[in-house]
Amino acid sequence: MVFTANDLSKWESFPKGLRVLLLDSAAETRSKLESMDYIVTTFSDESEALSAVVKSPESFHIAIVEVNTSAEDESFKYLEAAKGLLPTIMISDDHCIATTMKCIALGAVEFLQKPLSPEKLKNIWQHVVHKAFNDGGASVSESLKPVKDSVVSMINIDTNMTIDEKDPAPSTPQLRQVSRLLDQENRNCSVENVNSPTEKENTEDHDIGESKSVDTTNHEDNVIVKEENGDGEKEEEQGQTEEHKQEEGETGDSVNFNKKEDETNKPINKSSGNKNLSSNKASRKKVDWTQELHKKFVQAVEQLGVDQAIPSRILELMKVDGLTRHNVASHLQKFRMHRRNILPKDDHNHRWIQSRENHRQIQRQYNGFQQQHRPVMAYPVWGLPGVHPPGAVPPLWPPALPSAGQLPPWHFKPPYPTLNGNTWGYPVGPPVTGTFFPPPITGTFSTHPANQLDEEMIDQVVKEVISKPGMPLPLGLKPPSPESVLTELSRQDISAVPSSSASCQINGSPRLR
DNA sequence: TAACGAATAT
DNA sequence: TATATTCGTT
Repeated sequence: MVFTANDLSKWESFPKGLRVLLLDSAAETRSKLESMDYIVTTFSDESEALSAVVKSPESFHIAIVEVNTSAEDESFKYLEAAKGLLPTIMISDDHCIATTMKCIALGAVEFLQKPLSPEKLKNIWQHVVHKAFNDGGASVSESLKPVKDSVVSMINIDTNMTIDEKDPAPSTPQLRQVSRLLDQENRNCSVENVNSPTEKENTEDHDIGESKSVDTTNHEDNVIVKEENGDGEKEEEQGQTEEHKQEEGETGDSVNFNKKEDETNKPINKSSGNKNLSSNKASRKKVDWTQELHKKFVQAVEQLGVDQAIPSRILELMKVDGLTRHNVASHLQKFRMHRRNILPKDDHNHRWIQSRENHRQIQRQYNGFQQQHRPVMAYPVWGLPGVHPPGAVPPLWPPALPSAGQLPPWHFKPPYPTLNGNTWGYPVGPPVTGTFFPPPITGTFSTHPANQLDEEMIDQVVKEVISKPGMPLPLGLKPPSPESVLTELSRQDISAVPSSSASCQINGSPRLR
């Protein structure tokens, strides 16, 4: 079909002049449509209308068909046959929802109840626009091209958007909004991708290899990188920094480490894509030291021995994909600091700890424990009494059981509500759940400031421990409940133990296995 | 030079 | 506060 230049240019008065195929006996409908400046062609017979549509679909933009109450099936036949050619609006006096549904199900773009009002009719053009933009991409029928062009020009004015054939624009304001947002997002993405390599170059020197290895795909234990505020990003030199730093926005992201095996629920990947992975960008990767991850960390430290535990070795043992030595070093630093808070470096405490360890080993032999696979762990228990230097402030971390939400991710959640346990101090044995937990560290321990014990007492404790290796450490702990003792004993395949020594074992070596 | 670890920055 | 980054030291 040949169109004049005028045809192909903007349809200034759109939707006036919309060509409507009307299949309705009532003259009233026609006049209403014409009053809205639509060009109406009326048919009284379905087959007639259908043949007209089939013959030259370009002659119409939209069809309005009344449901033939005396012969519904005829209407539906027409609808089915013509829906692909023209957007078809069904109209009826029938207010039955079933009729409406049937019409829509059969392909009607809308169902309007009679009587038709200008309100109802004024928006029918939307279906035409929808078809123009959503049907067949570039192969829009000739009659719809002017519609499309017209709408495109209007959208361009409003939104300054570029619309091309490959990316059909939505026809409603709402969709345009969505489209605009998507468009912006895409633009951001591409900017990011463009910048990424450059920024990488700039920052590469420090963590070569390591930072590049961050990979959040599902490896063994992998990392989900959340990106920190770009502000943290170090630019090349102090000179030209501040400019685009803000651009990063506040995507307070961090890194999560997931076990690949079973953790089906991975709520973390909020980035809805691999943006974080692929474009490591100039953002700093923040490791989320979840309980799980920290546990691995402690196990590695445990395995190496606290003195031999260095970042690189810990990293090796942890086998967590994406974790860097720097991450580990940082965490180790914190770990040590917390230990130090509990374990002042004066001789008394060293001796005390050492003696605890000795005691534990001796006790293990004594009890015939065969757990050589489990390395020795000399980490102190949080808040252990007597380990603070006189006058020292007891450790403030972790905070004295604040609301759970404030706890660190790995915060140990003991089965005993009063137990303020924490994995920082504990050796992290594999079976954390459903087995044995240290006796509730309540009462004297948690309510009395640790620094009540002075050095003299510590010395005394040390001597006592050394001299009586078989005896429990005077930790000031309450004895465990009989249940927990029995549970633990049975877990260790110890069937019968003198009742006195049972509590000694547990008391003397909480969490030490 | 790479790794460590304390200090410092974010 | 937690974690990252820097920087002097080994």
